[in-house]
Amino acid sequence: MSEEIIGHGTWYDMMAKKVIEREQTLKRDISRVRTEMGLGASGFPHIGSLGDAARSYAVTLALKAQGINSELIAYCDDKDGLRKVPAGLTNEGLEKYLGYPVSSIPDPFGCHESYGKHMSSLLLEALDKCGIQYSYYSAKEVYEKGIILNETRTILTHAKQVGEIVKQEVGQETYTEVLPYFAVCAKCGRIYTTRAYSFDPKTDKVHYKCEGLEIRGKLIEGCGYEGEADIAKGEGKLTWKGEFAARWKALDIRFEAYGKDIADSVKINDRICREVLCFEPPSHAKYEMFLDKGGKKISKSAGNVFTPQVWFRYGSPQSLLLLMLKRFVGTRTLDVSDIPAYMNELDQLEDVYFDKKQAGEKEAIRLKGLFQYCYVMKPPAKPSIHVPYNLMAFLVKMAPKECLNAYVTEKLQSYGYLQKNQALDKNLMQRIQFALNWIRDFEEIKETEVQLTTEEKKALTELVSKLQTEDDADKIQNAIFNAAKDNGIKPAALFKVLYQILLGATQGPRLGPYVLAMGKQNVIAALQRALNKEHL
RNA sequence: GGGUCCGUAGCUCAGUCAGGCUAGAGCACCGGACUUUUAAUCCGGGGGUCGCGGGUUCAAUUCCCGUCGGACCCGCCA
Repeated sequence: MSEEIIGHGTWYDMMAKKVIEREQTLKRDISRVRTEMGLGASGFPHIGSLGDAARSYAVTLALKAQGINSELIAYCDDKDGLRKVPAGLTNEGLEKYLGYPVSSIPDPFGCHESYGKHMSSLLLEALDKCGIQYSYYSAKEVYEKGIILNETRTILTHAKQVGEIVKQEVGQETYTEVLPYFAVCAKCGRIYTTRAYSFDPKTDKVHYKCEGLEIRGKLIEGCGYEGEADIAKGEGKLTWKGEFAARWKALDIRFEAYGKDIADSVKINDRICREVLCFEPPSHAKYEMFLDKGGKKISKSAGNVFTPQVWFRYGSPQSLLLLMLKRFVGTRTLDVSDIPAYMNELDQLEDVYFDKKQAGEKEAIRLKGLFQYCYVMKPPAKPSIHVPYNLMAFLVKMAPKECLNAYVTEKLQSYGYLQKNQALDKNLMQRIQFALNWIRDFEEIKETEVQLTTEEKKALTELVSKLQTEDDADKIQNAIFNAAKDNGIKPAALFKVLYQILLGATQGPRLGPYVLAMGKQNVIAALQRALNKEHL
C-alpha cells in the first residue's frame, strides 16, 4: 500500500485524482474540468437530490485542491414533462397539465414563473444554504439557444445506431422504430404524447404525431395532431436515452455522480457519447439510493417528502453535508430523528479539526478533510461552543417560555459550557432555534398519569404544603429530599415521580430552582392534579 | 429476467470505497466512589465465529468467487 495521502485524504480526493489521470490518458485539455448534477424540476426535491449535488461538488472541490480549475454545472431538467401530480398538490388542478413541460405549467404557488422553476428553486435554495457553488443551465434555454444543437442533430441522424445501442444494452426496442426525441406538440402543448418518426437534417425538422403515452399504467392522451418541430428552436428535447450524452459533450462534462436508479441510462448514454458523438464520456461514480426510514411524521405542507428544507429546520447545512459526504458507498436511510446525531458528529469532527481530540494519524487527516468538505473548504477559523443536541433540546424543553434565552444561558454557564457573564453567540442561538423546532414538532410535553404508592402520596402532600410557604430554591430542593426521607422513599425515586408528573420525563433539571422558574403555583396545581387523579 | 447495497457487542451503528497495531463509539447492563443523585459525574467491567464457505495475500471485517438472509433499483417515463 502506498502511504502517500492524496489531497485531504477522502474518497473525493481519490476520485479527483482518478479523473485527472483519466483525462491525461485521454490527452484532453484539463485547463477546466467540469462536473455535473441533474436538477429535477418535476416535484418537490427529495433530500437525496442534494446528495447528488454535494458529491459532485465535493469532487469539484477536490479537483481545485489539486490545482485544477473546476466548476459544477447544475443542469435543470425543466423541459421534462409532468408525469405525475406530486403528493401534496393533488388539489391544485394539475391533472390537466400532465405531459406538459414543467417550464410551461403555471406555478401553483404563484411565486415563480412556472411550476418547474418553483420546484427547482427549492433545491437551488438548499444548495445556496450549503454554500455549494454552481453554474446554472436550464434545459429549456440550452435547447432554445442551440447550445446542444449539433449533438441533437448528430443523434437524430444516427438514430438507427442509437436504437441499436439501446436494444443491446437493455433490450428495449422502442428506439429502433421511433426517434429518441420528444417534440412539443404545436397544437396541445404536451411533450410526452408525441412520437417522432423522421428527421430531415437539411431543415432540422422532426416529423411527429401526437399519439399519447402510457406512463405507470396511466394513459396521457394525445390530441392526434401531426406536425414538424424545429430542433434548432428548441421545439422539443432528446429523450433521456441520448440526452445525457448530448449534454456531456455540449457542456464538456468530465465527471458526474449518479444514483443507481439511472444506472442503465448512464450505461446507454456512455456508449452513445463515445460511439455516436465521438466524445469520451465523463468519469462516473454510482451511488445507492437515499431511502426514507419512515416512522416519524415529517411535514404537514410538503406532501411528506423529506426535503432539505425539513432538515434545515432541525439541523445545520453542514450537518446535512456531513450526512451526504461521510460515506459514499451503501444505501443511506434517512430519518429526521438522525439529525441530532449528525449535529453531534460534526462537533466531534470540529474537535479533531482543531486538534482538541486525538485520532490516528491517517484517520485524523481524513476526518479533518471531511470536516473541511462539510464547510465547502471554508471551515471556521475558531472552534465553536459545543452543546450536545439532546442537552440543548432538554434545556429548551424545560425552559419557561417567557425567559427561554436567559434560562438556557444560565444553565450553560452553570454547566461550564459558557463562562460566567458570557452571552449566547450566534451559533448557540441557532442551536437553540433547532432545538426549539425539534421540541415543538416531536416532543410535546404531556402530563402523564403516574401510579403513586401510599408513601409517595404522603410525600407529595407534605411537599405541597411545604411549597405554600417556601420561596427559596435551595430550601425547596431540601424539602424534596426531606419529604422522601420522612416517608421512607429513596430520594431518587421521588425525583423520578416528580419529573414524570411535571415534565413527563424520568429526569430533569435541578428541581428547586426550576419550581420557582416554572411558577410555584403551577407546580402545586400539577401536583394536586396528580394526587386527585389517584383518589378517584 | 438483469443489477446494486446491507449483514460487525443486547440495541443503534462507525470502520470496508486507499488491506496493516489488541475491531471501535453511543446507548443499555453490572460493580465501585462521591454527605442531598438534579444533564449527575468519575472510575472499572462484562460482553464479538465482523452472516456462512472458499480463494488471493507476509497479512482480509476490508479485495475476489460462491452461498444464506434482508432491503432496494432497473426492465414504462424520467
